[in-house]
This record gives sequence, structure tokens and C-alpha cells, in this order.
Amino acid sequence: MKNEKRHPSSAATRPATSRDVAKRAGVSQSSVCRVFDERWNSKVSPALREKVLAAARELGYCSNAIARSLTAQHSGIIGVIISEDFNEFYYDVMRRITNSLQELGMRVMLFNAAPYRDVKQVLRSLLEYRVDGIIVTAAAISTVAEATLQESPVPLVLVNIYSRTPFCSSVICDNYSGSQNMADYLVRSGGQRFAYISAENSKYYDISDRREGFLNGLRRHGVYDCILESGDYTYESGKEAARRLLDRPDRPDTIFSCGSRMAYGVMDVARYEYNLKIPEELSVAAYDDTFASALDSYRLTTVQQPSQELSRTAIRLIRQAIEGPSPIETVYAMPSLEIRGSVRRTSE
Amino acid sequence: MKNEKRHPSSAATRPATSRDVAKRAGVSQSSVCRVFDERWNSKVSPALREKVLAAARELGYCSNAIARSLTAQHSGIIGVIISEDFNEFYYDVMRRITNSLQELGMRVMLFNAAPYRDVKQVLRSLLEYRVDGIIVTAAAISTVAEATLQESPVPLVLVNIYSRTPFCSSVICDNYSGSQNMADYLVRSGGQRFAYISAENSKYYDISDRREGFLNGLRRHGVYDCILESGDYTYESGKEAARRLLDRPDRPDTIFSCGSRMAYGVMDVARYEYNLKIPEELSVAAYDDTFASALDSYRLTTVQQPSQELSRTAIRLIRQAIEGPSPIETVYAMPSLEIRGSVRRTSE
DNA sequence: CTGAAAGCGCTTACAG
DNA sequence: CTGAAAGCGCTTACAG
Repeated sequence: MKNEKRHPSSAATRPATSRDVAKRAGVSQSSVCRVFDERWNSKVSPALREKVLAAARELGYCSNAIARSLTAQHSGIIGVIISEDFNEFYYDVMRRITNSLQELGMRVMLFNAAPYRDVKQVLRSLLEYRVDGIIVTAAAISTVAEATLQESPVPLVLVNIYSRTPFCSSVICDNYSGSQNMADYLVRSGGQRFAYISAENSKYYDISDRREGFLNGLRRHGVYDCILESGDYTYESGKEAARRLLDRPDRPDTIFSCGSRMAYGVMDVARYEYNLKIPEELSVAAYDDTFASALDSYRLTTVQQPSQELSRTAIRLIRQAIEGPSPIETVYAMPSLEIRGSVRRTSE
Repeated sequence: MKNEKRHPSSAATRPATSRDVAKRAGVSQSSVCRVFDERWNSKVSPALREKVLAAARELGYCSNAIARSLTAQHSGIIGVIISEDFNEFYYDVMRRITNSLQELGMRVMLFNAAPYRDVKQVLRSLLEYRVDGIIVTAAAISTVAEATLQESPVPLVLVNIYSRTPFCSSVICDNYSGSQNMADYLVRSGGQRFAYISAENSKYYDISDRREGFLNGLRRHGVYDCILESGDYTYESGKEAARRLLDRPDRPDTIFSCGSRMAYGVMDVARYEYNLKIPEELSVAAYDDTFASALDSYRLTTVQQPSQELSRTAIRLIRQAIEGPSPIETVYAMPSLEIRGSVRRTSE
């Protein structure tokens, strides 16, 4: 379906420049720029100001940020690197970061660092555009990528990337505490035989913390036994792990999964294949609160990651780093428990 | 948790320029640039090339895309405008668009056009950075925003925004056909009494097409009766609509919702409050295939939007428009049916 | 408060 | 194939 209309020719007449406006208004080019520069426009006489504004309006003047970036030696652009395979949670974080940056008058240049794609290239692109700073909000950054990032000459902030030897500021969900708190809750709710489903093969850094936090949380209550299973974060792998778990003679009565998608699989297998009642006969809980958790068919109790705190902190850290030399901070954001109906309450 | 390390000073030594490299390599500045310009680097002698590359490596030279944009009169940046309240589907579209653009060597400048935020401002920012083109992938663009976009001097492509008087190219899901095909399927599956849940109060353009396509699809099979209900796209509103529907003496046996979240609400109310078996006693289907639809607890039959075709077409259209004057196209992308278990099959 | 001039780091004809 | 020069559209001292 085509018609005779055409796009505005991309070879259209050049947009007006400050020089054009100056000529029309009968003032100097520098004066025009001063009118459009917040730091100066108070120190400009109202008369000149009016003339310039009028001329600018007539010519449809729109100042050239590219030229400004070149002379001002900062671009007003923040590079944001996300990860290809990221989920609802990271999407939410990205949305918040974009919003905040936009409100602060900064621009976002977005890059997707697919696992297979070279982070080096992405970083290079970012540096070519002389971004003022970079926020890396990626679950899956390999250690080689980390080495690359380490060479960045511009301020960097890492979101949810754990580094043994911090070379820049970062904000991280406290996965250990999140899991530990869940362990507390599950023990107090009356759990007896526990199982934990991990996703070890994943390149996500945070997995071991979630497991360690959980196991340690149990231990603090004198529970030293916990069946360990694993999947790959998918619904299907959760179902398979559940079958292995529920086929055991020493079947667990409480299953905690390091991701909610796997937990949906556990619940569906338990109910539809093993005819188990949830939570009466089996308690299920998971890390990461995704959409389906709130639906009546699941009502899954979860550890909710603090996406707002994460993004706020990331913004604060990157602004600080851009302002000038600042100490490297590692901030831990506290997750919270989202209690729903998938865990039975026999005690308390 | 702070430590003594510091971010690389943002007032660090200036990055090396082509002039620095030239000096070090003992060649002219233009030669340096030619080595780094794909269009030229074949017409450069290997000897000179080597010298330049070596010097560049030593100085850690990274060409300045800002300066290049200024002289080359194009920035290599595409503005992408998304909508604050958008869902999984739009997120997927955005991801694909970002990926493709990145692979084509273009940069993405991302803006979030919240309904309350001025599209005018977003457009202005984009124009200041002299983006080469703009892709608007937003479900919620008001007509006033449309008027603003209309003034864009740079090529524009609209994704899923319907305009009565097309002023630029766009790619749109064929909501009418999607619904009509679902109507076909539901009638052939043996549906008798139909209901449609809309979300009329939404500012989304596409809603009436989904309804009309559905009603017309029914009519083509001689079905002129369809109960009309409405919600606001949320799970809760779907539950409420379901209660009203299932309380009727002429209770429908087939419910089609214009969004899947509302359909989850319908299913949960039907099963848990009305003790209805799905699909035996009630068939449910929805527009838009989101994650939970594939879970065993729902197995919702849906109309799946063609996110890949949508993004591919958007890329093609924006490239065309940037290349030069091109006819305005309105491309319709065909959705497909994702058949699962939420609709009974009594005939055929 | 305003203007003239230099310069940001490239690209692009134009010579040679 | 290589270099010198002008210019992209701003900002930033420096005068006045």
C-alpha cells in the first residue's frame, strides 16, 4: 500500500545555524548562542534576547548538540549497556534508568551486549561518541568483558555485576540476604525438608550467593540438610527438576528456586502430575518477582529485587563519577519478601 | 562500603586526536583519518597504513564520532521513542530494533515518551543531536503528539501507530485480521455464545480494529450476537469483566479478550470462583501472546503479534527514508494464531 | 552586556 | 597516494 506522498527529503535544506539566526537578528553569533545557553541567558539583555528568539522562531532554529558536544568537551550522553537475554527485572531497571537520565537532561545511547557480541566493540562505539559515562546493567557479563570495561577512560557504573576487585562503583542486589531472609521465613512457616534449585551453568554471577544465603539461612535454624537440584532458569527446566525432586523417597516439602520461571514449572508439575496441593502438601518459593507470580493460579511467594533502589543508586553513582574524582563505592540494595499463598503456615 | 580507589578522573588527559597520531606517525592529519575511514582505507598505501595504525595503538587513539558527525552532516544515530507503559510485546520489538540497528553500525538514542511527558521535548532533543532518523514504537501516542511528529524534518517511521492521514511510513499489526482469524477459529471449534472484552478507555489506537475484526469474523459465520464487555487491560479488570459475564443468564461459552492479562483474570475467576472447567465448559482466547500464556496453568490460545516482522520492516523503512526521498509506505504485518489448550474443539 | 576570534576534531574538495 | 586548507556549528576566553 503506497501512495504519492513522500518522506521529507533527507537532503532537505540545511537546518538553520546560530550564524543564520545572528544575521537575521542583526547580532553576533556568540550572542545567539548565549541566549540558548542556560548558564548565560540571564546575563543577556531582554532586547537582544527578544530579537534572537524571534529570529530563531522564524527560522525554526534548533541548536546543534553535536557541535556543542565537540566544543564543550562533553556530550550529555550516557551509554547504557543491557544484556540480550535479560528479563522483566532488568527491563524494569533499564526503564527507570532511562527515565531518570532523561529527566536530568541527559541522553541515553543504548547498546545490547549479546553474549556472543563483543563488549569491546560496544565500548569502542560508546567511546567514539565521547559519552560522559557508562552504566552497565547486564546480568551476563563475562570476565573477559569485565577486563575490557576496566580499560574505559570514562566513568563507569555496574548494576548487578559483582567484581572481586572493584575498579569502579557498582550497585548490587544483596542476593545473599534475600535468600537468607527467605530461608528464615520458610523455616518459621514450618518447612521440614528443603530443596534448592539453582542454575549453575548460567554465567550469571549472582547464583552462588543466592544458594549460599539460603543454605546459611537454614543452618542458622539448625537445618543442615537441603537437597540441591539445578536447572537453567527456564520453565521447562523447573518442571524437570521438580520431577526429580518429587520422585525421591525423601521428597522435600519446601522448594526454593533461584528464579521464578523455574518455580512456575515446579508448581505445575507438583499439582498436575503429582496431584499435590500447594501449599498444603508442598511449599514453593522463588527468587525474583515476575508478573505471573501475582496471578491467582500461582500466588508465588518471592524475593523481590529492589529495582527502584538499584536504578536510583546507579544514577547517583554515575553522576558523582562524572562530577569529578570520587571514591569507588559498592552499594548493596536490599531485596524484600513478597509473601503470597504458595507457602503453608503451620507454625507461628 | 567505600575504599580508597577512585574512578578514572573525568578530567583525565584528553584522548588522543588524529593530529596527535599524525605527529607521532610523521604523516598528515588527513591521512590518519583516511586510514580510519572505511571508504578510503583501501586507497592508502600499506606503509602509511602501518605507521598510522602503530601510532594509533600506542596512543590509544579512538576516533571522535562527534567531530565526524559535525563535518559529515550525519550522526549515525537513530532516535527510538518508546512508551512508558508498554508491555512485553513492545519490549521485544524494541530489543529487536536495537539489535538490528547496532548490527548495521548505527547507534540508538533512546527516549521514553511517557504519556504525561511532552513528545515535543523528546523530539527537540532528538533533533538537537541531529539524528539521522526516528523510529516511534509506542502504543500510546496521542493525536497531539502525532501533530508534533508531523513536523519532524528528519525521516520518521511509526511502529503500530495508526494515522488516518499518513505523513510518514509506518508498519502496523493487522489487528483486524488477527481478530477475524481468531473468530473463525472459535466458531469452527464449536463456540455458540460469544463475548468480547475490550479496553475502550485506553488511548491505544488499535482497540476498535480488534473488536471490529472479531465481530465481523463472527458475522461471516452467521453469528450476529456477541456480548460486549470491557476492562482496562489489567488482570483485575479481566476478573471483574468475567464475573459480570458469568453472572448473566445467557452466559457465554466463549470469551475473547483484547489483551492476555485480562484473559488470565477471566480464566482464574471462571475456574476458582465459578468452578468452570476450561476448555470443557468455557473457552477463552486473547489477543497478544505474553509469557504466562504458555504456562500449563493457562495454556491460553492467543493471537501472536509478529514482532520480528514489525521490527524488520521498521528497519527497512527507516533505512529507505534515510537513503533519500522515498514513497510513504503503510505496511501491515500479519499476526498468527497460537493454538493452545484453552479452547475446546467440539467440531471438525 | 556584546562582539571578534580561535579552536573543538574531524571531513572534504583541491592540488600535487 | 598524500598533504594543506577550509569548514562543519558551536563554546570559550578575551576585549571593549
